[in-house]
Amino acid sequence: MSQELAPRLDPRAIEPARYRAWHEGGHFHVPASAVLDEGREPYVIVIPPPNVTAALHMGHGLNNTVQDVLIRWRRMQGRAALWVPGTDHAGIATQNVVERQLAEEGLHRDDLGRERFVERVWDFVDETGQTILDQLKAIGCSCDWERTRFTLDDDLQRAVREVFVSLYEKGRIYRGEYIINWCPRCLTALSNEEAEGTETQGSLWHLRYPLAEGFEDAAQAAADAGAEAIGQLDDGRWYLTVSTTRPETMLGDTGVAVYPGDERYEALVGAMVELPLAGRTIPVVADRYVDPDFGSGMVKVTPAHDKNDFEIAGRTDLDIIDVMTDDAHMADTVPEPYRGLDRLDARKAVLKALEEEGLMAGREDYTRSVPHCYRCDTVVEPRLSEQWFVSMKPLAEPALEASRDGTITFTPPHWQKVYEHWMENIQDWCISRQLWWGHRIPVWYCDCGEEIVAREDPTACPECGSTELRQDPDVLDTWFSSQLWPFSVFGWPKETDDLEAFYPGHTMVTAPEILFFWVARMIMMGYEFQGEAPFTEVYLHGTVRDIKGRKMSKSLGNGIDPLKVVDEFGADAMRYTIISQCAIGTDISLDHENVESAFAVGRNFANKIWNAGRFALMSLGEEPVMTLDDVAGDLALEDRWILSRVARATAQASDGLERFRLHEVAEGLYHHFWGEICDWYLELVKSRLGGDAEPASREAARATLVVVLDAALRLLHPIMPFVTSELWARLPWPEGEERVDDLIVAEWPDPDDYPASADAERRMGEVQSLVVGVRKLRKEYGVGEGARVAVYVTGGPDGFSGSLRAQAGALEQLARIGELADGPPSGVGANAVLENGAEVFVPLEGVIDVDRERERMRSEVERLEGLVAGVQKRLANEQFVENAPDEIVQKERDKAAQLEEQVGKLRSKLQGLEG
RNA sequence: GGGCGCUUAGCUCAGCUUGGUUAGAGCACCUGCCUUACAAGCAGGGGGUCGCUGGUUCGAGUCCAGCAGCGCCCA
Repeated sequence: MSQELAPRLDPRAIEPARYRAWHEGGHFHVPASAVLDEGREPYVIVIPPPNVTAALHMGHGLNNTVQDVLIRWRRMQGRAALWVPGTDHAGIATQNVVERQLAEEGLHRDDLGRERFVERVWDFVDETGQTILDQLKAIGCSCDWERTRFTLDDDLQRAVREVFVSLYEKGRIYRGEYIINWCPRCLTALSNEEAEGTETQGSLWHLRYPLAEGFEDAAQAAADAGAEAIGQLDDGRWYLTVSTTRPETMLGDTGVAVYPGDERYEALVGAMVELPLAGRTIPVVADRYVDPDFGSGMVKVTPAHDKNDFEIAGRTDLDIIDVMTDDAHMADTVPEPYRGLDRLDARKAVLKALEEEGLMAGREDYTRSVPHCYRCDTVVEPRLSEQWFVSMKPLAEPALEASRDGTITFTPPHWQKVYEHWMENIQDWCISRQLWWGHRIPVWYCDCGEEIVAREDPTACPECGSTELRQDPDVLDTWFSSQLWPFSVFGWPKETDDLEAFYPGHTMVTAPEILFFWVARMIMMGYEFQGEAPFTEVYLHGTVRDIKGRKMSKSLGNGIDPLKVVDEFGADAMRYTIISQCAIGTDISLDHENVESAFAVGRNFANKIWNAGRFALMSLGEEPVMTLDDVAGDLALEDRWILSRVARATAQASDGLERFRLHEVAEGLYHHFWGEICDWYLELVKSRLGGDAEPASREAARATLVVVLDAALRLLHPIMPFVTSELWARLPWPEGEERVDDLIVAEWPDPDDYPASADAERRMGEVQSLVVGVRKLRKEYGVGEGARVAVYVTGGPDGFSGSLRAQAGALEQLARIGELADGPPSGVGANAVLENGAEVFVPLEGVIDVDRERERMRSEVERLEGLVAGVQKRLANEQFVENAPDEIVQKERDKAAQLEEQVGKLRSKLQGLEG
């Protein structure tokens, strides 16, 4: 069993084999029968499906490590823990990738035609679509690979079809012509969420629109009423001033609007304006959208190119003139000189022409939010277009209520407000995309005007019988299928066992960026089609950033490849490093320029675990070990102490996991393993594990060590699955004690299984402070590490010197204390007083510098006196004694007594030295 | 313009929900050690007026208000 282990952990030598063993052992797979027949309580996570074209980056590393930690923990708790993996077809992103490939061959998708293009994408996906999932295996993800899904699988297509038709039948999907966000590069509509605003420095231009002949009286009246946006040109014509950030759109203006009842402009409502450059006249209208206090209180209206203007036009009957092509060039609806110009060139041309005509009133700097395509970053064009929409308000109601009544909780909690605010102001969702890759919209049109929305592809028009049906050419927004993921992965709309067993799920682990895109919509769909939320806990983790706080990204070149990290330092090292930074609401920052230092914590810890395990396994040897019950009578102080610490570590880990405080779990276990097990317990039991140790003591130590190591490896397994499993597999086990075949399914520890002992913790604490105190004194006087010293201990609580004596071996081991003597010391030496009042003296004749010792003790006295003064001040305050809770006051009194005793003894020692 | 969050050691961050230990961790730094598990280690050490100003309280890193700086979301 305990063949020689390498003195250094070599992750490459253990991780792949371990993963294969788990997989082949069937530990990742959970059948529905586990829940339906065996009655095990399910715990379900569905993966945020990565894009099928994606390669694993650090963001995935974080997201999936968190999920794996939670799944492994719940699996150990005995839950039917299911983690469903899969990928998303990612409409625009994937289509873009394949289009780029085609471009390298000098081809455009139109050259292939729709059918061949889609085939080509499928070829690509078939070839590379599994890549990212395979990469997840390298970081240890324990997904149920038998359930891998793809959002374009037949079953999932059926789910999309069912949802579309069903929502259509309920009147929640409709088609109409509205202003939508249009990406002129991707040539498709986008949802509001997909058009990301970026603060941009721009200009606000003020333009003069001459009034048509015959409205001079109205102009005069307005001017008399105090309208500042009105004046006269050199030729005597009156003009109105309007402001815009996008002058090129003026060619599509069909009106000028003022606030209804705005006294300044009342006379002008109904007047006609000569639209410059365009050779059209347009009316002045009144509409409540206009803010009379903003700017001049008068706005130009371009209904085909602005959402608000479109709504004004609807209310005031203005014409709608589309002046741009789908690729954001000026259309044939504008005068000849501007036709075909790109929108930015058109802007320059328009400004120049207005300048020349004396119609430019000025320009000022203006910062505004410009929407960009979230996939290609092109500036999005608001555009009038006929698209399919989902009416969201009714769907949002239960999803909003679920947050308000606590059915769904958010971690960190402040996202709850963000979510509710979005839900309260929800807008209809444009779901059609002018792409070829995706779920085709299940609507067919007949020449007779009939619109057929059907679950099965129709062969003939139900109205006129025609077989000449045209299916809508568009596909659905990718998120339309992703939003069904929590139930579509289980076969819905079929009523499957999986669905019954695993819906609803439990925890959604993702990034805040897709709270609206995805999380909110999943919740709405869960209520609409299942009657309940798809999960109850939403855990939103941070973003992975580089050392400068910038988000890691391909374009910045500041990313870290998780697979390289795994290759160099191991998956355990990467996982621990990530999780140890995973405090609630905090981003993860990693130094991309010094990857070794970035992952040093994890690598060092994994290696420490390995070496402690290696040492323990070698020391334990091959002989049978006893149970803790067998050796109960022989347990030493350090045994009882470490068992008590195990109980505490176990309780803390469980509590932290329950509350998603992964960073606390990681750090707590680190401290338990390294600071308690390695630094103290292993050092203390070394001598007892040797062949010449007293047998009963040796067996007690061996039994305890096995229990302690077993617990630690179990607790650490969710975070660092590989090194823990490797060691656990080699751990000797008491005969007859049940043992599962792999740590991955070992039971999660229960604190009640380990005897807590306040007495052992207190007494061990005293031993530790003696050891640390003596080490400090030795260090202070440069007593070599190998040299033994005698230590005199006086005073302290009852039994203190007794328990020290029982630890003689340990004291020798830990602080090279060769001789432990009672009673008053004699001669020259170093002095200290422990917190428990015990006086410590280390005779250091010949080594010690008496002046230095005095100085050292004086500063220690000073430090303690400062503390005493603080406590005394508090106790002298009557208000404090009166108002503070008794236990707090008592605590302060105890503290004062303890500090005073300490400082008193130290001071008298000091006097002795000085006298 | 509206909303949210952050500011604690050289760096990255815990601690604040529920006010009361001598404010912690990792990394980095300094000193001494290749001590038979581990130099990816061991032992010891330095380093913080908890952004600023007020308030509440017997007591504030923690609660409240204002200010400053930084960041995010929405329009």
